[in-house]
Amino acid sequence: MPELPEVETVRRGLQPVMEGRAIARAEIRRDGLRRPFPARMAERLEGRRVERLRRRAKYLLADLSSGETLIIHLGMSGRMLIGDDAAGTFHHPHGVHARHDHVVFHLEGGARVTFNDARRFGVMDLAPTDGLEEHPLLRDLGPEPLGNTFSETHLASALRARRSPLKTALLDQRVVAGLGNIYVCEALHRAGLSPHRQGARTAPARLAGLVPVIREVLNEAIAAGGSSLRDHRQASGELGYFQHAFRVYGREGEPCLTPGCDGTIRRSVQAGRSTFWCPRCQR
DNA sequence: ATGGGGGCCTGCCGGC
DNA sequence: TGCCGGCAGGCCCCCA
Repeated sequence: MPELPEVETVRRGLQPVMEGRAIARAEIRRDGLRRPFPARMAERLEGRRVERLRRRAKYLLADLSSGETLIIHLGMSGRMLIGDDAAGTFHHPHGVHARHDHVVFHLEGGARVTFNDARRFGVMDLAPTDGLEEHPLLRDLGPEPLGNTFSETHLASALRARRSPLKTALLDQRVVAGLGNIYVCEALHRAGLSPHRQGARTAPARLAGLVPVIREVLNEAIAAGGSSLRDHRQASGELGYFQHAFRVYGREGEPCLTPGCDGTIRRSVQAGRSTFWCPRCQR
């Protein structure tokens, strides 16, 4: 599911429920996901207060009162859903688990947050908050696309040395951290840049134009609660609705929506992933 | 050394 | 109706 806008949407939904509350009990219902859970995960969570719920790229980061941070990645199909132990709200009653509910956080005060992930491509880890940026999962990440350090200068220098096309370069989390298949396709279309163009052979002025476009797409998607194709749910369980604003993603064979363009959206495959683009207005 | 392909999982959809 | 192939918001490892 989740690229930056989906993860940020989930973070915003969880924040009022988790921040300032202790995890009374952590129910770990399997050994791990894409990789094993950290040793003694439940004990290291229980009784700890969540001081702050942050996001870095596609990772949720819960800083705990123990001095450790819980790192969560939602993979392709991960969800974090809010329920309530007393009321037994959300899609199943108290004490009953839906298929693929792998971890349940029971918070002080009765709120419950369930991590559900059908494909189990998600990840959880615990590491000291101090020096967290050196964690192997985080240390190679490029700048936040919505942050100050993401600029045309950065993009130009990151792309200069590589041979790869713009599409695959922007999917590389070391170049910019948080974009995925949907938002790379959408941003390149809005910028009028071909996904097949070599990053190193893109005029600086055109790269410069890409920076605000990436920010614009991400901000619009966050405002819409993310994109729900099949798996993404907000923490409340609601759908996001940015998928209705897609201009290229999933629109193969349909007309290009760029004003004045009479092109047809095409699908091709790059690095094993679908690319949607308009050969007419993306050069 | 970079880039691409395969693998990890399950679910869903369309075609036969 | 049922089965099979293809495809899916990610990422890591391995090989050229």
